[in-house]
Amino acid sequence: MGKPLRWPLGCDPNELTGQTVLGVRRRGKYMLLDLGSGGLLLLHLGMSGSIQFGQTLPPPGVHDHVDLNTSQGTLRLHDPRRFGALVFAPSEASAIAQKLLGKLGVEPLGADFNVADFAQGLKSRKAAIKQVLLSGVPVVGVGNIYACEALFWAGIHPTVSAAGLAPKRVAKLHTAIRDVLTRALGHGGSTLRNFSNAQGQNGHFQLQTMVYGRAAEPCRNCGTAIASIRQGQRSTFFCPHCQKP
DNA sequence: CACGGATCCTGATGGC
DNA sequence: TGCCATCAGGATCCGT
Repeated sequence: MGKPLRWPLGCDPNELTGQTVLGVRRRGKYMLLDLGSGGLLLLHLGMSGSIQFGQTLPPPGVHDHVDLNTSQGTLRLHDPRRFGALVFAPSEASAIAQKLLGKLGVEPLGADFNVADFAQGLKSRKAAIKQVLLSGVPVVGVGNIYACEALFWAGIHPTVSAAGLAPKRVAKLHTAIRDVLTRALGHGGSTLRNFSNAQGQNGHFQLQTMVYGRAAEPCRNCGTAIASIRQGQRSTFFCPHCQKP
């Protein structure tokens, strides 16, 4: 099928034949399929990827790159931009698995994401808090939309240094990250254009963002025009009045 | 170790 | 209508 993704699979596809998928986990934005051999498949959707699962799927299109056929149905990986990846790792301890997963921060909705460790993790980061949130360390899972939204709810200006945040503000940000992600999950996730879940349904969190994608529109809290800047080649949206340096 | 910039790729969009 | 520039949900790599 389609063109290669971000990285090669890392094994002969025939080696996957007959393997059992014991279960599916997630780490950061990687999906992990545990195989009976002890190996695992790491699946990442990048920016434009999506998966589809079904008994009978339509013939693959140009951007359908992988069909993983199982006794339960076919898992299809669709990714126009090909920033995504499907990588085989012989074990979780293998070099490739460690390279991709080894340095990831804690899960934002897990018990390990506590204020004390979060504050400690930010202390060594002089960079802008927005960029630190995107970096996957000390916490994973916070993408561009949620970084912008969480900073709004915490009242924190995106350009301030992570290391310089007062403890009280770190605590507020910690709460905001969990709240924003929890709410977004409740709404089925975000979408700009063509995000969809494995059943083809769209998320609709974008319809209620406070700042993301709202440049020049009035802040839903104070009416001030939402500002848009670029940080590390990414767009940042914030309210100049509600978010303090 | 940490930072900032470049980079991978295609599609949608808007200006001329 | 066509052409071109810009921008997009991510994260790695490399030079400093």
